[in-house]
Order: sequence, then structure tokens, then C-alpha cells
Amino acid sequence: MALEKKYDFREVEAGRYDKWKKAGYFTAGDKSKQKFSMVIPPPNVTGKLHIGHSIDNTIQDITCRYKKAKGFDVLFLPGVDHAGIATQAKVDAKLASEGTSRFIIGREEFMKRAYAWKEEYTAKIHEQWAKMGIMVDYTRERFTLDAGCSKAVNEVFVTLYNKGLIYRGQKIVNWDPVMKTALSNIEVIYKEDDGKFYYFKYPFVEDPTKFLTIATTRPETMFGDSCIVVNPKDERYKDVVGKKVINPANHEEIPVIADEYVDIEFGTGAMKCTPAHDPNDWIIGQKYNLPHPIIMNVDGTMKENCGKYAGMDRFKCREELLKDIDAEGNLIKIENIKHQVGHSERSDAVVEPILSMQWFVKMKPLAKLVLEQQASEGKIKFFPERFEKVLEQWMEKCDDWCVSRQLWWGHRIPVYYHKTTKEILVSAQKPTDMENWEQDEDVLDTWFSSALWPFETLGWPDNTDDFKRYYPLDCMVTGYDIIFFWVARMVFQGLYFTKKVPFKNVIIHGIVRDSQGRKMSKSLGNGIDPIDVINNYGVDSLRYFLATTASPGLDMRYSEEKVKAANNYLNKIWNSARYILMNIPEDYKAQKVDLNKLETIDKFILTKLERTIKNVTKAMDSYEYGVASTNLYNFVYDDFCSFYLEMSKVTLKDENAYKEGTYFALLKTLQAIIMMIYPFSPFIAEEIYLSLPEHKESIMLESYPVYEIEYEFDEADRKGDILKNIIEHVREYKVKNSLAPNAQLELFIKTNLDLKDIYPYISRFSFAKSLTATDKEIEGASSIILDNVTIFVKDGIDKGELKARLEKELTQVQSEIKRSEGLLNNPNFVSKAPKAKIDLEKQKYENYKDKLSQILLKLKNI
RNA sequence: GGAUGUUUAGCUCAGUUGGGAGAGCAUCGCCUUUACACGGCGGAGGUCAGAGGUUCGAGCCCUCUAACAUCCACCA
Repeated sequence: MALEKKYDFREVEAGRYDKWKKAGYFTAGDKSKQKFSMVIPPPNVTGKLHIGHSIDNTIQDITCRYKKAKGFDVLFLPGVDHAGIATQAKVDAKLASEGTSRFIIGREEFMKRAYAWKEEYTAKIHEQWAKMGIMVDYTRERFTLDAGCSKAVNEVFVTLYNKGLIYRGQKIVNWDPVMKTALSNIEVIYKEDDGKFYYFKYPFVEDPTKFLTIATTRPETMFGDSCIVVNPKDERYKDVVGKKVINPANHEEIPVIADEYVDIEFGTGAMKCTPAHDPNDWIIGQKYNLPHPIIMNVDGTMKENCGKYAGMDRFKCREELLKDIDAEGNLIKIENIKHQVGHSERSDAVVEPILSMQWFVKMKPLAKLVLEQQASEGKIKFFPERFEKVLEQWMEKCDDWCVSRQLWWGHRIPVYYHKTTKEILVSAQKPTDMENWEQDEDVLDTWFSSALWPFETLGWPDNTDDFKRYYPLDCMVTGYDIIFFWVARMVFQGLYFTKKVPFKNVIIHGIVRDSQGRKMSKSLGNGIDPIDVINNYGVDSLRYFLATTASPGLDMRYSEEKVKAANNYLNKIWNSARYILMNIPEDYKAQKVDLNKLETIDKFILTKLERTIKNVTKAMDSYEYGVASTNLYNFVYDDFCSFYLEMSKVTLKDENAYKEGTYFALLKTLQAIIMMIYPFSPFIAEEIYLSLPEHKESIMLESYPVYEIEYEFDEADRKGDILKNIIEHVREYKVKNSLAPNAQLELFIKTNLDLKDIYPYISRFSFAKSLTATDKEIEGASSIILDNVTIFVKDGIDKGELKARLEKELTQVQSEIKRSEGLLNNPNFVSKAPKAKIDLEKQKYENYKDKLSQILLKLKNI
């Protein structure tokens, strides 16, 4: 079957994905094979996928397609994430735009709306997966809120609770006043903001003319002050410990106490202590059993215990309070500072540390599991390796994980409170007398369920066939930005609940930045939509670009030029296939070839091919897709297209050549190239594959080429390299001597090697008029000396003729230089012409000078 | 404050057992040659951040320095 002249990605890609999908090629389950399993990191159902998902999915799909071609039963399990806080924010915003809110429509109606949202975006995600061409097994698709996942979540929660690894407690948490929920520590993004440091007088009760100077960045929290703390070793404050001062915000008397925690060097050395609104103050408060009034509401407004500021927004309160304290003469100064301020990852609101009753996962014992595993033989291997350290360091110092969220969209916490006895029931099943109970209002952190993804998707907690066969996963692909959020938590939950690592290998990739190296963001509007790229250049080019541009674990810049370059490369492969199919017989059938009878040139390409297969396979096996593609690329361009295909033109015209062997070599090489490019760019690979003689129904059923030593021929390899070398030097000779590329030469070869079999190729590619073996120097000829071979060249061109031509060129260039000099020395031109024009002329002048010296050199050499 | 990464051609980046300095794009010259002008052939362009060290030999290993980036932790 002949290929079209041009590689048109639109035609190549159209309809292909559906065919694969319908044929069932994506479905795992061939028990006769060894398994290879992987899950997709479930994308959030909040919006369309971005290029970060594309790189993730490309690497995953390359891995899966490669493993399938290597003969594995590959499971690539898809699914989506309910993304609690993110999705709820979107649905809330949509409700708001309709003039309503979840509080108006109620929990049940809200859930309906959220599910509708989920359906809409899941459909979009499916479209994008199809566009990307990923071979996910749709028969096993999951959703983090589906019945199975919910069962797993309840099981995990109840078990951890019963083992004392989940507890409910009052602690300082990060509060998002916009989403009105607690957050975990890693959902807080610290940014450097311009802030102010306010210095206040806290007058002594016994003598209000004297005071302590206290600095704070958050004056509104002064309503929650319960004491002043100084360091017991601080000489300045020796006498004030035990005395009382007046809080200038609410005029209440609070004691001065001493504690080592206070840094003598920092600020004034005296610190106000607000136990309910600062994690460190909380620890001091607990130590001294201090009162800990909460002074803020869930929406960031001040509580009734803040006097006239009650109901005021926290920042408004700060402003007003400042004025009032100043009016009373208790404001000393305001200093501008830059400091790190925590923002909510989702809403960007300034996070408020606040005392709150929440559910926590106790991290120490779980972290220990991970650290022990990573110190053992069976540790999870990261690619690149250095990310293992990132995981370990985080596990060593992570705090307890706040898992309750004051949201509606998510897994409801499986805890029930008895209406009358106040008894607490933690249970995977609802109590039978539900009317007497109230379920905890909160839902769990999204990552609580994501952490179970590698096993809950396979049927756990039931011991299903899939779980038995496909768990643990062979590999996990994700970005480094998500190691803490996700990878770490999958590891400890997996270890705790399945007693096995959830996956053996973790492949870490960087993020895709814009062409200037900036992070892509909505506010900058610099995002690259993968769908646009696919529409312009095809998904095969996008995938090739994403998989081969970056080194593992490093960020990459999006580059349209490189996507184009990928497209050109694929076009090159396409055309090489086209050439081969045009040159083999219409009714070609593979048959046994006599390896001994193969032409040298055919042996040569087979040899290079085998080495390429070896190198590419090695790189693919260690997930080094950039290395693999470079190996293949060099082979395709240098050995295959530039050299071998050109040489084959000679063989195919030669009556006496062993053409069966050439057909064999051409097809074997082509098929191997197609198979090696296939994981990267499966659509074009399939199209070409289906044009080959005796192909299977789809390239998805074909196997990966394997290295076979019988196709390595050392002597042919050497001869091929000599041939290449000779041709290159003859070409260079022509350029240096101002000869046309197709100038006819008389060549003589002097060598101890037997090179007769490659003479025809030398002749053809150096446009030799004649080619003669010789064992002595040739008079009057130039010589090209190579290792083991000397070529004598009679270029047939009269020296006088060459000289005349060069002299003519010389005259032309000299006159150009004269013209240029005249122009550049003309004061009118220099002062009046546009700068660009002048620069251009200067440039031309330089070029002419260069050319002049080259011509002079050549004339000298005659 | 702690940790990690980066620094190679004009630009963006490869370079994994230490022995050839490379690719894409850009640039210059020649070429419409029946696979491909989304092309072919050839050229120019690099004290591989800097300084030391190990080695017969260092872009690659060790030490220090500088710049940039990222992550973690943060003191009111």
C-alpha cells in the first residue's frame, strides 16, 4: 500500500483512537503474560486538562505502549478525582453567578449540582485523553467518590481510628476564611508580602506611665492576648516578670511571664502571647494553662469578644484598632517589613491560624514505616534518584495531618454522635437507628482518598482478582510538585494497609514552562493549551516533543520550534517509508535470506540497526526516553536516511545484486524504526505499519524489536564507515576547490584493503568519471589521505579554467567592495540613511571582505 | 536558616561506566537530485560559570567560590 506524498497528521490521526479502543487493545487481562500495571494520577474534575497533564500522560503512555510491545499484559487504569475544595469552589462560584448559594439550596441539591459538574468535566477529560492517544483501560475506570472508593475510605478511617492513628482534637490549624474550612499545612502557600510591624505600648497596671514595647504584625489578634512573655535570662526584663500590663486593644490586664522560647535578640525581646491564634503561642498557652479566647469567626470577621469591632472584617478591624490605639497614645511606631504570609492554595485568601476542633492523622508511626521501607532492600526507586531524599526529608519532619474539611463535596467523615448520650460511634456502616444519631458534618481532605488510589482502584479492601494480579503497581509517573501531596501519602497508606509498597518505581518529571521560562498561570495568561498544539502540529509531534525535550526531573520550556522539528522528523520517517514501499515489489513476501550473500551495504545497516536496538532498549528500560529518542534519531538521520537509503539506490539498480537481501534489510530496518518510534508517536507509526507487507491488524499487536547478534557484521560495519569517510572527503574536496557537487572526477584508490564491493557506491556518490585501483602514486593528481586509504583525484578541470573563473569572481567582489566603501565613506549616506540600512551595508562589506580573502586563498593554492 | 538543582555554540537544551564536544532553531555557501525543500550537501560558531585538586587523560569525580532557580522551615 503506497503512502501519500506528504505526512498529514490530520489524516493519520483521524479515527484511529476509536478503532484501537473498540478493538479492545486497551483492555488488560491476558493472564498468559507477565503483568505491568500503572494508574493514571486522577485529574481534578475542575476544568480542562493543561500541558502538565499532557507531559504526565505522554510519559505514562510511552511506558505502557513500550511494555505492551515487549510482551506484557499492561494495565493502565484511568480515573478522575473529585477534588473537594477545588470543585466546591467552582460549583459555589457557579451558584453565586445564578444568584443563589449552597446554603440556600441545601446539601442534597448541592450534591446534585456538583455531580452534574463532575459528569460534564469527566466527559471533557475523556475527550482530551482520546486526543492524547493514551491507552487507558476504560473498562476499569474509577472515580474517587464512587462506591468502591468510598468503602475503602471508610475502612481506612475506621481502622486508623481504632488503632489510635486518627484522633479528634483542638489544635491550631490553617484556616481559609474564604472557603471557610481548615487546611493541611501543605495546602498553605507562603509568599513574600509587604507587611508592617506595629509597635505598641502595654502600660504597667501599677504605674501606667511605664510600659513594655510589644511588636506585632497582626494587631487584630491582640483581643486574644493572654500574657506577655519574656526570656528569663533577659536582664532588661528581670524585674517585670510577674507584674501585670494593660492590653491597649481591650484594656484588660494580662500578666508578664518568663519562658525560654522567647528570642532575646528578636524585636524588643518581649512577645505578646495569643494562644488561640498562633501555633507557638498555643504551645506556651498549654504549658502555663493560659486562657485561649478565640476572637475570630469562620469568615474572618471579629467575634463578639472584640467589643465594638465585633462583626468587622479582620483587616478592617486592624485599621480601625490602629487608629483607636494611636488616639490613646499607645502606638509607638510602624515599620515596613517584608515577610512570608501564608495563602490558601485554592482561594489565595490569607490563611488565619486558629484554634479549632478537627480530625488528624498521627504521622509519626506512619512516617516511620516509610523511612524503614526506604532504608531497606525493597525500597521504592525514584527516577531520578535524588527525589528519594525529598520524600525522606519530608517524612522526617512532617506534622500531624489535618484531614477534616468544612466542605460538602467529599467523603463524609464516618463518625456519628448520639443525640442524647453524646456517645461517639466511628463506623464504616451507618448505625441502624440513624434517627438517634448525627453524622459528623465534615468531609475528608481530597488527598485522603487519593492516597488510596493505587489499591482502592483495584478493588481493595476486597481481595479481588485485579488486586491480586495487578498490585503493587510497577510504576508511578508524576511531577515533583506533587511528591508531598500525593506520592508520600500513597506510600504510607499503601505500606500500612497492604503491607506492600504501592508501586516499585516512581518517575518524576518537571513542569512545562512558557518559552520565557515562566511558570504557566491563569493570571499571566501564558498557558499553552495542548489542544491548540495538537490542532496545529498533531499529537504525535506534541508527544515526541514532551517526552524528549526535558531531562528527567527537570523543568522544560515550551518551544514551538521544537514541536515543528518533531514534526519534520516524523515527516522524514514517513518519507523514508514511502521510498521503501515504492521500491520493493508490489507482491513482496518475506522469505529466508542467505545472510552470507547480503551486500556489504545491507550488512552495514543491519549492524547499525542491531546496535541501535540494543541502546534504545536499554534506555527505554530505565525510563530514559530522551536518551532513547536521541539514539534512534541519530540512527534514522545519519545511518539510515542520509547514508543507507542513498546507497540502496545503487544496489536496487544493479542487475547482479542480491536484491532479496536488500528488500529484507530495508523492511527489517524500517519496521524496527517504526516500532521504536511507536511508543512516542503511535499514530504515524500505526499508519506506516499498516502499509507494510504482511502486517498484523494493528501495530498494537506487534512486538518490539529485539537485539539479534546474527545481524551484526563487523567487517561490513568497518567498510561502511570507510565508504562514508571517502564520500565525505571527496565532497569536501569539491567545495574547497570550487567544484560543483556533481563535478565529474577521475578517482584512483590506493589501499591494502579489499574494497571492490563498495566501488560502485564510491563512484556514484562522488560522481566519478572513472574509478581505478592503483598501487602507486598518481602523477598530477591531488591526494586525499585517510586511514588505510588514499584517494587520488584528477578533477579534469583545467587549472587555467579554474583560475580564470576565480579571477572573474575576484573582480566582481572587488567591485562590490569598492561600491560598498564608497557608500560607507559618503558622509551624506552615513548621516542620513536609516540605521538599519547602514548596518546592513556594513554587514555586506564584511561579507565581501571575507569572500575576497577566500578567493585569494584558493588562487594561491592553484 | 536547611536542602536540592542549574550554569556547555547567538537562543533553547542533550551529553549515565572519565578518552570524538553534540542536537534543534538561527546563520553563511552550494544544490530542484524521482522518498522527503517539512529536503540534500558543506561551512562558520564553544578556554563546557570561575579557581584549585585527583588522573596518563576531566564537561563528567573531589574541594571551594559566584550567579540564578526551586523546595522545606521560619521569630512574635
